[in-house]
Amino acid sequence: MNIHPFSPIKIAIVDDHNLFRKGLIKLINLGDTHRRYSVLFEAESGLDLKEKLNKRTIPDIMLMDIDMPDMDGYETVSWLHHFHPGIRILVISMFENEEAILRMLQLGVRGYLSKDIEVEDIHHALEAISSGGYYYSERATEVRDQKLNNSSAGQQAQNMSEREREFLKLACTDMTYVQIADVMNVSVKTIDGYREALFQRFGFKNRVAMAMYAVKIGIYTP
Amino acid sequence: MNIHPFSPIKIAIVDDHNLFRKGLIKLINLGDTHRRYSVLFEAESGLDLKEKLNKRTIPDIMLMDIDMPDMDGYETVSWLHHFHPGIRILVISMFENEEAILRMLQLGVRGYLSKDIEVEDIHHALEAISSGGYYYSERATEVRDQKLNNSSAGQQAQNMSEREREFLKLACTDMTYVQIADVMNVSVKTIDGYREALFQRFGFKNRVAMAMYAVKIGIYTP
DNA sequence: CTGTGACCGGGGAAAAATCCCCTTTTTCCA
DNA sequence: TGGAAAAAGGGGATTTTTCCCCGGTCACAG
Repeated sequence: MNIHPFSPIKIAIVDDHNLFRKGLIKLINLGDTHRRYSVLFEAESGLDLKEKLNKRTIPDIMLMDIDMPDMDGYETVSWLHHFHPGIRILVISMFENEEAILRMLQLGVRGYLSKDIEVEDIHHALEAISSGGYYYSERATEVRDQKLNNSSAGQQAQNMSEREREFLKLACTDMTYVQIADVMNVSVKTIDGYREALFQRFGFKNRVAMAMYAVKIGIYTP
Repeated sequence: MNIHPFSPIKIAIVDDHNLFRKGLIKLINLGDTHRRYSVLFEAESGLDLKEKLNKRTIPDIMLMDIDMPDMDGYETVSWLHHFHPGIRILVISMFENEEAILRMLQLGVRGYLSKDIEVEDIHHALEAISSGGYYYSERATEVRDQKLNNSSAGQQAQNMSEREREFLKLACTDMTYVQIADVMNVSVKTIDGYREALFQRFGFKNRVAMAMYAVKIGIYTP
């Protein structure tokens, strides 16, 4: 059953919280009696990872958080796919919302797990991924399927344009729309257009609700 | 050096994330060669803890998160002080802001650590607390000292009244101030008073900034 | 070529939020 | 128990947000 009886699967962890990293290592080692997995190193952010990848063995699987300082999970995944396409990525995140899950799936990660995982979950995921497969949590599968079902239907796509994302970030600050328009170099009316589009698409009733959503999906960190 | 060579110090953990709990257990066991500590049980929230305390051995030290469903850290600490005054509490939280730290210190917890802890931190804290002392992280010490220095000075107290806290929570939703006034059973003008007071005290420029602060200090979770 | 959809922009009005100055009620402690 | 302070409420003006309806440009498919 074991594919690599003598060479363990090399794992690296990218997460800004020490406690999570240690927890993950513990979960990985628990029940891994055959020493099938070996955690090579840990990094605190995408930037940290970039440095560490240069002077260390390249891992097979990367466990990746989303919300991190310096360089977040999305950026890091994009970068890895470009410069280290061989590394398979398993996302482990607090975020269980559509936006985050879809973005990561679209980036082509091999798995998506919530941070509320049990020992079995992480082992199933690592097994699946190391043997060339995929492993999504229930919630991620649900989001993906729901998306597949009504991609052509009259469902509003959650997809945000780059400009809308930028606006959403700024709408979380104490700037007025006039100031935001100035920063983004568009008319206030265009800003109002972004706002209206997001309100419609997500059903927000006011700016506060919109800002809260931005926080929830990790676009803005207070 | 060891105070209880034969009876280990009994610990319980209250945190809504499995990964954190496992990470904590790992950190506690790492280097604990003399089996000085024994983790009795884990709970996912204050409510869960209340149930589990009834049918289990009472722990000596409780490791406590702040942001949890059902019953958050503040409530849980108050409850514990009332019904189990013998249990010493060590807070381990993501929040490093004044508000959270001060509230917990005022509630009389024995220690405050960030979630970015190393093995030594948790062991030092557990040692200090089990021998009757206190252990605060650098940040918590800093906040406490700063507070002591200018408690009588012209510094605006961060302290929020219960009503203000309630208002702040509701201001994070999509309710208008009229609706909030209705829910809180006061006049809109009173609500405007709460808002103005908070704006002045914390320097907010608009409702979004205020809501973001509420999220940062854990009063509201999006 | 024409239609369709997206993106950008505008006018104008209603609703909500913000600000400033003021009165009444309640609390509480010296 | 008198008086100060805090909490609650108010009038009214300005700014910002929100809404609705409109026109132009540009790319791209039919």
